[in-house]
Amino acid sequence: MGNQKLKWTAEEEEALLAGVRKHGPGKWKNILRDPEFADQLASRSNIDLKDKWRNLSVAPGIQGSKDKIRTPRIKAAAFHLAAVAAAATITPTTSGNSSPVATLHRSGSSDMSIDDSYSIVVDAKNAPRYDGMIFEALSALADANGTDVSAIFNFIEQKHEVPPNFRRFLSSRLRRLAAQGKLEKTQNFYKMNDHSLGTRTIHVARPKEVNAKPHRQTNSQGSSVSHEMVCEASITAAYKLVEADSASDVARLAQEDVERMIILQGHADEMLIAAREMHQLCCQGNIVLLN
DNA sequence: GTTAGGG
DNA sequence: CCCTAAC
Repeated sequence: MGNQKLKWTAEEEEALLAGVRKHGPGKWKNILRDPEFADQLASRSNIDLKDKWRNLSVAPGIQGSKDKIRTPRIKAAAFHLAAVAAAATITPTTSGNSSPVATLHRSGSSDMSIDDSYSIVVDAKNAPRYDGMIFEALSALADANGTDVSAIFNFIEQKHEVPPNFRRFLSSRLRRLAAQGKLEKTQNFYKMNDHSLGTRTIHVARPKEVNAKPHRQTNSQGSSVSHEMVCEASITAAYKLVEADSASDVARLAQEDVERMIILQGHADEMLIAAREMHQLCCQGNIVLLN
């Protein structure tokens, strides 16, 4: 008779958020069943998770009613990271965005009873996007002797929005591409080779303001609904991160995410496979700008 | 058995 | 949180 009106602890909220990030919103029972979150949410039912998620989703929405979202200044860095990560993604109506967290763990075992495709979708699109910018820069600069990191950085940094420590990421990525033979490196200068263009050109079109009409097809309504939920959840997650009071924590999180991204870039081929799966999933009812 | 939504 | 219609 006592466990009623239990206030949600920070640990529980965190577990819920992580669970949604992994399984997607609406998979309350799966989250609850996942041993990763089972203990934190031991005293919560699937319906409780749903209610809590609904509350979290409404909280940041009490903004100006009709005005745009108040840009939280400092936290713009974190928000920006999320936006960049979301750059090439589904664009349903007006609410297109992505989760700020990247946690790609792809287990080859197919005996997993729970569906992990959600987290794959969130993460897989980072590598191709930056590769595209790199190739774009090299193509535009087109120096026969090659281009050094700084020049590449300057080009991308002006043409696109870049994360705080993009410079560091760029160096790492360039080395990787050179090691894979997708770029040619001499001294500290990089340039494209036949392999860069000939193979699977990972060119990602920028959504910009692609006002993708709902384009709902009668035969694929099930999947489109699912994606709406995904987007809503992502927005909520992004807001929650942005709304966090401690700016330092937010900055640290953003930093960590970038580090994760750098690591993830190493497995370009796996990422490509994941990207293909993402495409398969998303193009059923929504538009995906991925080539 | 689960989930979304209203109470 | 509980209740309930809908899947």
